[in-house]
Amino acid sequence: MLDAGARVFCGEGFAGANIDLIAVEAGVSRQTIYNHYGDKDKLFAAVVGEITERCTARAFAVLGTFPDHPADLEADLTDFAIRFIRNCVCDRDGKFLRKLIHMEGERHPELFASWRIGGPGKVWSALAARFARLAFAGFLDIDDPDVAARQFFSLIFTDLQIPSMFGEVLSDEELARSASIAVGTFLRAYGRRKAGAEQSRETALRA
Amino acid sequence: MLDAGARVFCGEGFAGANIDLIAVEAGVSRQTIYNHYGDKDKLFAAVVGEITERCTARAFAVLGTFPDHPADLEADLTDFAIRFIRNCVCDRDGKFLRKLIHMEGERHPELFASWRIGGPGKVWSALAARFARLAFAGFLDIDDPDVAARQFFSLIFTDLQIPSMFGEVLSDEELARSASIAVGTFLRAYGRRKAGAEQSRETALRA
DNA sequence: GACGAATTGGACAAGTCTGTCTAAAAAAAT
DNA sequence: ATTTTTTTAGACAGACTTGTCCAATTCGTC
Repeated sequence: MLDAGARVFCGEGFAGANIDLIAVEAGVSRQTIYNHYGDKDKLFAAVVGEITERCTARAFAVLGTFPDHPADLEADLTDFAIRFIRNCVCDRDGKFLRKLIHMEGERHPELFASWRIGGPGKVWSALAARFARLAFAGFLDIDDPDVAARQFFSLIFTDLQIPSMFGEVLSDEELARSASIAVGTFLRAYGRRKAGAEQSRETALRA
Repeated sequence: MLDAGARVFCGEGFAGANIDLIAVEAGVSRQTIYNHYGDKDKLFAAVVGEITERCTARAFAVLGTFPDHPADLEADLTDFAIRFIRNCVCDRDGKFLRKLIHMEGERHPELFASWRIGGPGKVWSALAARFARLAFAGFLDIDDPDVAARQFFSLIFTDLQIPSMFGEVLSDEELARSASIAVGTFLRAYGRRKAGAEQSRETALRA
């Protein structure tokens, strides 16, 4: 029911969404929707709330797989990036949420306020904590972990943003290549570079 | 007229946009709109075309101010980033276009096809050429200029994406700080690192 | 001033959508 | 098996939009 709402709202926008269509897609009668949610606005709010919740839950689940003790830093970070993109950013909920925010974020910012503080706010700060730990353990050289976390996310999303806007499906290969390039650059910026010997080893490995 | 269309389409989405409202905002009668553009779809196409054209034109204008012979690489790149963001990404047209693509890109991809090849396609490849020149001149250490160009854009947009989605206006200070952080990371990844002496000079400057 | 073209305001039909109402049917609970 | 709750199908009023038509008016130009 909320699922059908998400599909239709996302496809047609709030104004263009047709409650009859949502009812059909959900396999219930229109009246049932009105019984449950009252009116279109409340249904929309419920849809946004549901997706927000699922999205942040999933993001934290994936955060739990962060490589705190990496064997191969670059490979492990790349795998993590792929998991994150697949499950939180380019999955259906992630696309829905991004699109809904773009469409209605300016008109109904209050609907997305909880996403803003509970989503990016908390996820990035949690990711920053993981990066800080890696830096402390000597795997990375980071000044500001919060900045690094935001940039990590931005880099791994670089080449997927435009295809995602047009609803194109991304193959595993594209995704892996994109993640690998992004992590490569991330490590060029934040890879350990302190001691001379250590650095040359790093550089050799990277090349 | 197209301007009023842009405002309304962008605010309400294609389905929610009201032609009467566009007419009022444009200061003409509804009939005049129908005389000029035929119907709602054609008006929308005209609006998208207009904005696309203005956007890419501006992007190339700003590209002309790229620091080919930088006195202070970091400062010059930061200024360039600020110009680019201000005039091409966070200006009214840029925001409109991004929003329209998110809202209607999946339903009417053909409308944005010319943007896709003429906009990001050409702009990034032109930006890549500039970076390649900087690398050739010894200012940067870049493997793939196209990747560097895309990542440069991605980095300078990192902290502005979310505020921009909610229609928030960005102060010059926020913008400058964001650009400075982004260029700092970009140079950590792509700054010259070949010769030992040269590199230490770079590192000293950067610190 | 006069003439042709463009613009205007308003009326209009046809269609869509929301939200309500009702009586019948189905499901759940006792 | 009976009662209570929920769901369903359909009709319906009210509102809103699009796109068309038309007579009156304004504008630009000669």
